[in-house]
Amino acid sequence: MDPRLKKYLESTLKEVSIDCTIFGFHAGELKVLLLRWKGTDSWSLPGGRIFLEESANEAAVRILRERTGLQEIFLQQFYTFGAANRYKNFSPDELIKTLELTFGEDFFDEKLMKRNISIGYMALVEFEQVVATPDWYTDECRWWEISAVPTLLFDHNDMIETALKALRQQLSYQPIGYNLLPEKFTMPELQRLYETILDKQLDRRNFQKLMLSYDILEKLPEKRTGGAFKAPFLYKFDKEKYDRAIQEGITFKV
Amino acid sequence: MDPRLKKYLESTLKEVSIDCTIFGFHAGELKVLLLRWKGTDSWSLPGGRIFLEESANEAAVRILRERTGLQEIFLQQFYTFGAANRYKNFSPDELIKTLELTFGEDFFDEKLMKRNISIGYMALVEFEQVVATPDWYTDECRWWEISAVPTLLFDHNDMIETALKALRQQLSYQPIGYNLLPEKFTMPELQRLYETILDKQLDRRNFQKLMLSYDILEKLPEKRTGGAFKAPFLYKFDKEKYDRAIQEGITFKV
DNA sequence: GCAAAAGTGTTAGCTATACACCCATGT
DNA sequence: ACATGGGTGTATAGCTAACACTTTTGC
Repeated sequence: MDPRLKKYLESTLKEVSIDCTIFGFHAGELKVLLLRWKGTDSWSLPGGRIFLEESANEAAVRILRERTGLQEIFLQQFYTFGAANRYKNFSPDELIKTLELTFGEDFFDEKLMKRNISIGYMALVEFEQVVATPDWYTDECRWWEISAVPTLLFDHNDMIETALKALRQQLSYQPIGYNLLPEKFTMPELQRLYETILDKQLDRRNFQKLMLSYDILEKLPEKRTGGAFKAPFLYKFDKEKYDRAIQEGITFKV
Repeated sequence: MDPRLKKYLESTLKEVSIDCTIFGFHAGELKVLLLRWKGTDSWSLPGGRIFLEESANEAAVRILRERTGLQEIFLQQFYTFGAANRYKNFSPDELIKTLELTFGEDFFDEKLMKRNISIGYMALVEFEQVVATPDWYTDECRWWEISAVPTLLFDHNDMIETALKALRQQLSYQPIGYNLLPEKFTMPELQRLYETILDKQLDRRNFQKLMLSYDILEKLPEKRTGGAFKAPFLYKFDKEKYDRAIQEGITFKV
């Protein structure tokens, strides 16, 4: 076994780890960042272990930074997955084969097939700013459309499902968008974000009225040109008011 | 060390455990069930370890049953506490002294002072039905008024605080009361429950109108007598409709 | 009879929703 | 010119919130 891997395993918690559902928004689609395990066609959520002297939250920030290059973004725990058997999507044999391909034969029975509990974190990131970077145990790190996510290793499909539910719920008592949209965006873009997350159509006029009523947006004098239609105004979030709204928990009725 | 204790420690997860904030409601006060550690004056939340072949949720149900005698009640995960140092309320020396008093000198450094992550569960139970039962490591198990909870071991004061926040939030999109009140109760009793949890006064007429509008209550022909005032009607929850409301997530506007 | 607490209905203001026409832009 | 999508206001219904007097009961 690689001595660096050995050291990593020895300096981290063994029974509990972290998995991150990282949401991005691009071209009107909600996306999620996935990793392909070395030498396999199997995908999973980005995850990692917690160093002994590090809090779970710190570990989540670190993992997110390692995979996306970003920090200081929306990141929060949403559920801890503690089932005794979290390997439901594949038979034990299939899974062992995958893990052997990635880690070598001396690894899986020692460390990975044992009981493991995972703390699920959810992150919202600006798609364009992400530099998707694979792990030491993965070949590829890329965005998948939420509706096209393949069958993932472990219980990671459940995790995405649960994260999405938590995100939808969040939406109803906190503003969302600051970490998912570029600095400047149009009202229709913001609306499409909401429509995508909630998976339902909203009325343009009512949506705009509602968003403006929260007093967290600043209308810019510029417009976005380039389409064969009337140029929409650009907006940006007033970060101070936005943070206050998150703190105080505005009631978003979308 | 007690061989049964040794066996328990060997057949459970070491790095992650469970703590339960068990809420009860009695005499117009919200209460929480606490344990006093053997040979000490130190209190903590009821908690326990997860058996290797058991899910975290199953462990929580088991722990709750062991401490209260109840099962099939409202119980849910609300947060996982993953700070690197969760012993903030006492100095290491004080804590070691407490743990030595309870477990003997050969225990704490071996098992307990190591890094530990705790999954926080919250339960709502019918006060009158609880048979509060101490642990093998505790002398006493009893209810404390939420406002009179002493400084607890580890980060358990934070846990109660966080559980209470989660409970308040829950209140706004799900009915609450089935597991906290006796089978039959009056409208003012239900209102006091809500007022206690939310820590604010509500209007009697509006509260009644709202509760009745959810169509989860059944008005009984009986009244509660015994006070020097007009006898209030008794109600009970229509369990079927109540469960449906929980499932569908009614918007409670209190 | 008096104190304590419960029963009950109406109104005003606000919020959510439904809905349609005109305008700017690129092809 | 035309297709595409954006800008904008009003009317209605439903919900929330404020509010007071009468009734029952025990002492």
